[in-house]
Amino acid sequence: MAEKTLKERIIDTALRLFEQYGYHGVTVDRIVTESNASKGGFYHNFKSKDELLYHIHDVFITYVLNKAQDAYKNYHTPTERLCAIIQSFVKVFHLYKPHITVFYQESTYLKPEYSQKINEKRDEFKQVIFQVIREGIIAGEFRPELSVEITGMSIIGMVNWTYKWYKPDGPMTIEQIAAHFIDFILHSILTEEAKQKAENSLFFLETQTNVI
Amino acid sequence: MAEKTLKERIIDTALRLFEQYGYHGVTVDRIVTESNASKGGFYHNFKSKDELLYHIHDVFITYVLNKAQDAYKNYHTPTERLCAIIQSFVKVFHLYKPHITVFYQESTYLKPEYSQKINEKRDEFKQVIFQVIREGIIAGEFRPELSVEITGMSIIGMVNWTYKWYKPDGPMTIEQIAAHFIDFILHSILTEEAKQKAENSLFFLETQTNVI
DNA sequence: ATGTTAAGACCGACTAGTTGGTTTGTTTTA
DNA sequence: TAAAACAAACCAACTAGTCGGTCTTAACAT
Repeated sequence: MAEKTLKERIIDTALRLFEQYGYHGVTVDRIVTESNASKGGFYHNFKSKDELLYHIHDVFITYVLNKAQDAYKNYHTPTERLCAIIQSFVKVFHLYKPHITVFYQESTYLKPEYSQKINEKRDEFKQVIFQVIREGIIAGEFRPELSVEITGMSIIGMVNWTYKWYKPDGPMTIEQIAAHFIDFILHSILTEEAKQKAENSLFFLETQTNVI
Repeated sequence: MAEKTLKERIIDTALRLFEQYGYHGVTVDRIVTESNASKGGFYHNFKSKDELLYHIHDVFITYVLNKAQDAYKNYHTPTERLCAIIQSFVKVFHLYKPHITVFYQESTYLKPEYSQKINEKRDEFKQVIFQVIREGIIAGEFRPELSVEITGMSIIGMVNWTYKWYKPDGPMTIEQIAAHFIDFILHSILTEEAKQKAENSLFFLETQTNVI
């Protein structure tokens, strides 16, 4: 049961190599060699090198989207929802760093058929965040003068960029980083009124690290 | 004088193609064809395809670094300096969008000799931002509980991500986007005291669009 | 139990096409 | 006229993908 299938070995190896050298910096031959597989084994499991790239993209975006949707369902005010989404989003970087690196570096090279599927899920994810911000403004928790799109993209950008500098064994835990982001974002978007309330109720950020 | 040199034509064409198809999605032959040049002309101007990639990287990072250093010199309080740096940084996206896209998508593929040079300037740029934040905290303008590094990377990430969604002919001007970012960031990092002061003095953000 | 057969998993030498870079020759400029 | 700038045919290396074949497993008949 500890035995990994050939397919899993190939994916793990490919992730490691793609993260370091980029999709085009790694040949199928090298993936095959380093995963103790063979050309035949590779093409038995994947239609093409492109399909492997797609698979990596899909695993990641599917996971993130599900987490965001779960967070939306499990909480019931915009502020809590936003915090939960960000927290789960940031935490993904711990488990899926190679996936994410590949996702943001190599998506240019997805074949149209594949990139369309990926983009649909990616847009869905964006919409969840936009929706929460929109609802937060309507509910009076978030500042009304905010632009939903730019605010959303600011948050997404801030968090996504983490993949460029986060080191899993660095000085800060992923939870600490998430807490910083949330602090940063809440200071920006909450109304003065909501900030007062939040000071009393958002202690859950400190204690509840397992949001999902 | 309106005549472009062959070298310029090659760079322009390469930028356009790299932005759309990625470095590995574009062959030297295609660059040569679409810029009305020839293989000979290309290799007369560039040692290799890699050197062209390096050149594109260098033009961008050098420009951004200079702008940041200018902004630092021309202003004298941390808050003003930070605003000026962000404003000039964001504006770069208007002129240099293809450079930036290439910069962040393809830097993996720079040969070690080249990537070292680029990284030096990139680090220098980061240090300017970190320095301003550090000084802002010491001066009492920025909240003392902020982590310099995470705050810095949050800002850099938020701004950099713009290259993924900014459309030069979209509904928002680059100045509006810059103003949003500055608003977002100042709300996060200023102390309550500094916010009071800022409300009176930071009107310069609205009027003074040519910071540099 | 034992032999038979079928199917899926896997192997690795080979190929056809592509691509960065070179070489050789020509034009333009100073 | 010499040197710089450019053109075009050419080449060597590399790489994604193929294809005939082997090994393992399991169902099934005897």
